[in-house]
Amino acid sequence: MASSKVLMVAEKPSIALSIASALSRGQMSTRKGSTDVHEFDGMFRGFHAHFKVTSVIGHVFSVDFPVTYQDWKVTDPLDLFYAPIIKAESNPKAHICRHLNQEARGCGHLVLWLDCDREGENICFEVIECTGFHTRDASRRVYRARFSSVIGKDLMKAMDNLVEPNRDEALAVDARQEIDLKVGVAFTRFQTTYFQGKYGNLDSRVISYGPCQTPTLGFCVQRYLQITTFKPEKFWALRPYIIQDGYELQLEWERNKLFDVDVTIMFQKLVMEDGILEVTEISEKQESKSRPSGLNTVNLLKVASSGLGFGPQMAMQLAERLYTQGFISYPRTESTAYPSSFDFRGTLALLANNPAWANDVQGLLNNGFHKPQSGTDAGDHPPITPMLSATEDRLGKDAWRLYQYVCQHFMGTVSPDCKYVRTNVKFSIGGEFFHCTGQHVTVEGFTSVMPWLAVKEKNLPRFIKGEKIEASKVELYEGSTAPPDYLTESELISLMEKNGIGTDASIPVHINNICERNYVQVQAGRKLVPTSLGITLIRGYQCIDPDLCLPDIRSFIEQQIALVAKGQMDHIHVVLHVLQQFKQKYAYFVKQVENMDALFEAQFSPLADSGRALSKCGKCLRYMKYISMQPSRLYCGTCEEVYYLPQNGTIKLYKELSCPLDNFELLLCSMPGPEGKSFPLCPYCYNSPPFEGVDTLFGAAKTGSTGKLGKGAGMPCFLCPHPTCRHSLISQGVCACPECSGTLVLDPVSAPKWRLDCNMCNCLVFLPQGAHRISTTEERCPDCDSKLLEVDFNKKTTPLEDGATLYVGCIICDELLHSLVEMKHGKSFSRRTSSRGRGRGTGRGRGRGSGKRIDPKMSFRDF
DNA sequence: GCAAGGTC
Repeated sequence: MASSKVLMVAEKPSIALSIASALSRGQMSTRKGSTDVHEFDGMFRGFHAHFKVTSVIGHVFSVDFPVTYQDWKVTDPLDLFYAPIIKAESNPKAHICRHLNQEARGCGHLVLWLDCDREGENICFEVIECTGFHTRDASRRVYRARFSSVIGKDLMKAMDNLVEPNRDEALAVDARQEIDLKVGVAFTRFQTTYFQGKYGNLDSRVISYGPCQTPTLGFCVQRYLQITTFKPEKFWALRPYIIQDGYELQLEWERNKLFDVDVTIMFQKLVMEDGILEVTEISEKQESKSRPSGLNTVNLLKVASSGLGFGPQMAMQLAERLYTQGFISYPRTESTAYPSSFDFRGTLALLANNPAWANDVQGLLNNGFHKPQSGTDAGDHPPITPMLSATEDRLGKDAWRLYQYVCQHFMGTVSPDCKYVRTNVKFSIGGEFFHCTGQHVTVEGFTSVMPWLAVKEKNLPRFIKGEKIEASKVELYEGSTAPPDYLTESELISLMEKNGIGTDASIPVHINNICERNYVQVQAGRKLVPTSLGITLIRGYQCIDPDLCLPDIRSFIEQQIALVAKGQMDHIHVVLHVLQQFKQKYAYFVKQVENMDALFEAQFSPLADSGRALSKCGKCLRYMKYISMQPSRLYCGTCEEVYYLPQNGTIKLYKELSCPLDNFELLLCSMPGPEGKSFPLCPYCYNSPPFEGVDTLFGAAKTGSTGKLGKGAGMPCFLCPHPTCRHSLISQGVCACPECSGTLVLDPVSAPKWRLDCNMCNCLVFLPQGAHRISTTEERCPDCDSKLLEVDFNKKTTPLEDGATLYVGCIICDELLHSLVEMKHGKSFSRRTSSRGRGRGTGRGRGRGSGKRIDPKMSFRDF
């Protein structure tokens, strides 16, 4: 018999709370966890049961490639199309999977309260995976609740009508994830590597491609091209003027405009010869402007951009905050229709005490508010409405302006339509027809709370049919057709919505992406002006494969996965089929990329002409150029190699030291900010693929416990590729730091590769690599008074054998001061080879009487 | 360093 414990899981904490509150009628206890767990007792399918309601935070997992496919240098993007993919926790720190697993223990039933859309269905199966339930296990049943609002009544109804989760819909999402990942990453890696390896002033961290972001950019560039290719044409129009009731009035020509000046002049002659206008018709028409329907995300974003000047990203951040603080309802919704149970009176009442619109609200409450427009119900969340009364002081200026709009829009939806009378007066003169129109508002309706939508009053003088009026003048207007303006953000949002690019939650992300990657810039009036990079990219796709930047690419994917969702096609086959097509497109793109490159060549500077000489390449020993424009990197013109550097750091030469592993000159990278650390860096090591056995150290580097170590991804230490190496440790406190004279200590993690770490200024000093043992002596350097180091190059273990090579020198001055030490019968004899006191360069490094000699020019760096 | 989709 199944346990009578029931676990219920929602998509976000707020929904879990609503469900628990409604089903327990407030009689519940709440426990903290990765997400809150609400518990109560009640009836489940006719039995007494203990309920636990908790939630995930969106998707539990996201897809990625395995580690072996992560290295851009090693993996051919073409291989990504048929590479395996892995699902990993989206937010490992939140431990959602562990949380669900723990809560599911001892539960006999799992009820899935994920949002009722495809993504929600997919998350259902993520939850099933975490909880260890199985859809086919009769003893531990899995149920799906289908609900369209979190009102008690609807939730009860869903509880009484539990169904099974829909695997086809979930698989459709799996298909989309895999296709988006593979296509996006393959194209992005290829074009980033290709173009950044050739040009120095693209000024973007990455040259990305995506089936949503690229068509989004396409819209902006399309408008740009319309503007630049626009050929203005001259046109002419007749504009007669009359004076009526003391007002001068310009009349509009029925022919609007003509593109032939001679013909227009001919009409002008006819009109002027006549000189008298006759009123031929006066018509009045009742017009109506509809109140808005409920506010959904896309419309909020459009108004925020065009009316409030907030970009979509910012608007969503503000809305999110208003939502979590309880001022507005959930801000991500497609629906514009209110649920039938919506409490309009209650919502109006909470706005009534706000002086900003108290009169309007009172009017609505007293005179009866209108039923809103029907709108569309996408079955997700109700439209965005106010939930609490607020003041500007409480919210802050920006959040208040957005909140104010949500309130005004809500009031607008329950206000009357705006009514006005349009008057049209027609005139004839010399066989030509003209008119003028006037507008008079009879019912302000919703425009009183949304004044920016008000119909403009336009008064006309009184006319009588048949009346004859003299034309005061007949102007020959000369105009010129003008190109459209740049696309506004608001227009772009409409285009994206219309073409099914992105969702309410992801539209702001895509727009942000194309701005952040320097494909477009937002200019005054939130107009989107493509940069030369954005234009060149789109023109490039257009000349190789226009499909790549057209919105149809998204609809194609959507239409294919819809077949999976409907159970008409097998998910594996659809993925393979779609990837096959994209792989072909990819291969063709790679083959034809030179055509696109021709456009880049005309627009950007080659790497060889970019940047300034900074440090020497370890391969050809020539200077490489430092390109400070993002992504910052070094370029060796001789080897034609690019070496990426940490982004955001300032880079300079590091004491002309070279990396002992590869001979590349070391750089000092200083991270910004007061806490920003400086660390030396070898450009070659930094760009090398990870080595085997790095796991433990990789973990340490990632958690920051060895903060100064190399780049995060797979390279725990830029000088220490062999973390399993177990060289003996040097004693601490060896010598003065060359930067600040502080004490140098050995970083235990870097020990195997012989680095000293200054605990005062955070710099690192490199010691001879390849040594078996390094230790301090009691002797001090005659120049800088640091303790001298003894460096043992004997590869064998101690005790030292005969003929071992032991060097003693000063790391600070980078000189070998003693001769090698000769071992005889386990006893060492040291010989002095250098005396700095005798003058530089004389007799330095010259061993006496003990076999090998140290080259006079030799220093620690020679190791 | 890469996509798009959830949500915070």
